[in-house]
Amino acid sequence: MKKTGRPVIPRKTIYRLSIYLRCLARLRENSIGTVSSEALAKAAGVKPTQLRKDLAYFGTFGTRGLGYDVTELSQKIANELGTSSLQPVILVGVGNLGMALLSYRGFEKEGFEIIAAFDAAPTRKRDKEIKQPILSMDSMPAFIREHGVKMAILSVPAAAAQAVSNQMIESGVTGILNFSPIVLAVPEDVMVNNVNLAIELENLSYFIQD
Amino acid sequence: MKKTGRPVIPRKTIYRLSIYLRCLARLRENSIGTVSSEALAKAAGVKPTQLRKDLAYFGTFGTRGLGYDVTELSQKIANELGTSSLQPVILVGVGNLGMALLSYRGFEKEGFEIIAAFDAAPTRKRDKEIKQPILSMDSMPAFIREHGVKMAILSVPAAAAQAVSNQMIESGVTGILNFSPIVLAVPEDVMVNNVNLAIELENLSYFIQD
DNA sequence: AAATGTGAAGTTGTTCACAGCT
DNA sequence: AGCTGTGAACAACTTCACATTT
Repeated sequence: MKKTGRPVIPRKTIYRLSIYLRCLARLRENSIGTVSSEALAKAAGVKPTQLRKDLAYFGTFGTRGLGYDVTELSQKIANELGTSSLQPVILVGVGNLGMALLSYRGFEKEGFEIIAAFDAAPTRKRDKEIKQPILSMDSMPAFIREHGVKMAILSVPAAAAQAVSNQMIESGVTGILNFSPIVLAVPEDVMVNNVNLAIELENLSYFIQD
Repeated sequence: MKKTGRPVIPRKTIYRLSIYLRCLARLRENSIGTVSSEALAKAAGVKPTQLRKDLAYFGTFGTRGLGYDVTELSQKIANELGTSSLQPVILVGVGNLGMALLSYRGFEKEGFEIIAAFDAAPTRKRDKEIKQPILSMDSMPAFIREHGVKMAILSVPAAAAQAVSNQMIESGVTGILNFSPIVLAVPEDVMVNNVNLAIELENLSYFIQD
């Protein structure tokens, strides 16, 4: 599972592999055992050739004339994505969005568990019960180290984002899912995925002009 | 403001324009009047040449030897993105995530207002007070037509997503910000932006393997 | 016959290098 | 002198066409 030595798979391909995995899961639920690249591609919203090229980056799993075994392909993709091993995740910044993400069921379904949350005001009254503990920011570095946390969801206000990010990285985090609307400056061995909801809407508004 | 007749600007450029706009806003807050492509690019996390190429798609705004006027460039970009006119938005699916999005301040700050929410169980007890009305699904089509709504945020469960999407489109929606984890089938004049939080995490977990 | 796997062609997006203003 | 604007080179990604396998 080392990055080193294996062919570099484009980011976009990795992203689509996740989509394929979800489509395959639905096929399995419907007890469908085999699928062609054409059918799977259609479900995933891509062209059949692209699906095949994506898979070709890390192996050949199909049977010519027949298609792909749904279960086998699921496993191969999951294995490639490294999702097979459950990753512990922390969430920092328990505001509106942070609360919602804590109660969002979509993560655990995919093998991620948010094991703890951190906030500058951990005891502040919140509208909702959640199962994860909300801890103080002071305790974050030790927690990250003790639990070997590599991934964090960052949902603090813009003004705090860079400082919190620095602190997390120093303690051992190497992957950040960043919901704050600023571009984080990080060392190059740290990966940041930005999710900016306002930009997504703005983007949409541009393309619907007719 | 017609799409027709103006040079096609790549999606990625449009996305980056939104980022530039936010960086410029911060510069303005700090009373900085002029900025070079190098400085702005750094703030936005891109290369200076890319910034200049992005701007070149719709005009030339800089002064050689000096840089860009912060206020002027902000206006030009905002104008190009069409954000100058406030867009009414509806949200469909008031679960955990939907609730959070309704209370999320980031949208209105950027000129979007969620004017109403719709849910299959509009009167279900919710933990939190929100200012938008939660209406029944039945009333959605008429509401869309009456208010000329073009953009919708879709946060219903996967099983309902396609059906709800069809209904919205039929009533006049042409842009969907889709949080449900399926690929929507839509006519080609309808724009869909997908935000899949589980995929973002999965993607991150892939790239942090070392 | 049906569907995969893949080299080659095509397309799109990024970076370079430098000419041209101020 | 400094910094933008842009054609040309480059790199990345997508699609095509078809040989290959079951």
